[in-house]
Amino acid sequence: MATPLYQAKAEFFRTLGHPVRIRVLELLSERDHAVHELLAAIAVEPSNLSQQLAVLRRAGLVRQSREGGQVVYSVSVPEVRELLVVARRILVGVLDEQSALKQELTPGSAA
Amino acid sequence: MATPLYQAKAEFFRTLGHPVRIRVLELLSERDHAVHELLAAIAVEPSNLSQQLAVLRRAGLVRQSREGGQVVYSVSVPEVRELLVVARRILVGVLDEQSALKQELTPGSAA
DNA sequence: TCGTCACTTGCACACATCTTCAAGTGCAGT
DNA sequence: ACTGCACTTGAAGATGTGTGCAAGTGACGA
Repeated sequence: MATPLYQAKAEFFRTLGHPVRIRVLELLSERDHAVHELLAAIAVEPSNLSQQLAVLRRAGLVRQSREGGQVVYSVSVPEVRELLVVARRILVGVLDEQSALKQELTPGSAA
Repeated sequence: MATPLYQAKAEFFRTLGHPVRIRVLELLSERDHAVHELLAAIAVEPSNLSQQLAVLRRAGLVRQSREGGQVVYSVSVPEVRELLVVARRILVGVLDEQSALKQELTPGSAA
């Protein structure tokens, strides 16, 4: 066990820390997608998408398979969907708190 | 809403993508800790810890409060604990798969 | 076999993050 | 007021990531 668990965890979260990679995981957790489909949905250069897919592959989160002329990706760990849901919940909570705080400061409240 | 949700999500995950920050959140999700307590548990320079705490604060995940001579931190979003649990589950799954794959390749299996 | 589509890889530059040092703030005791 | 502890901040150098271009691979149809 060369890497302690908390370091593996950090690495794992870093893997998720990129907009394109998040989008890909969101799309793949709905259904499998060929690269050109992802490409149509995400608005990023092919080479860039490919790089991000490689990152996800290395992390073991997605799986690649050739089907005729195209390459199809699928999530290899179904719980990812759950993680994204929890993350959204937290995020919404945090953003709410922040905007509430902002409202507390912004208006000309002298009371 | 200048930032689309998937970008905010990516940012959020990047915030978690550091060993020290993960450790801090793990410790704080058990109970509140003063900085010197974290310092005793984590093995990192004070200034470095402070930097990482600042990152967590900016992200709205932890809260700071002065108590006498010391500064106490607490998680401001309880769901973080849940997120860490799900993350561990995924991580263990992925690592299992990877080591299984390794065993499939490593031994002198000619069959 | 040739061209084309679907992807991937290597590389180089720009940009962000991490780490540490040095200096600064705030509180408590003397 | 002064000293010391607890912590934070700023800044700089090293390191890591992201991006786009150019080139490469593989499958398919003409």
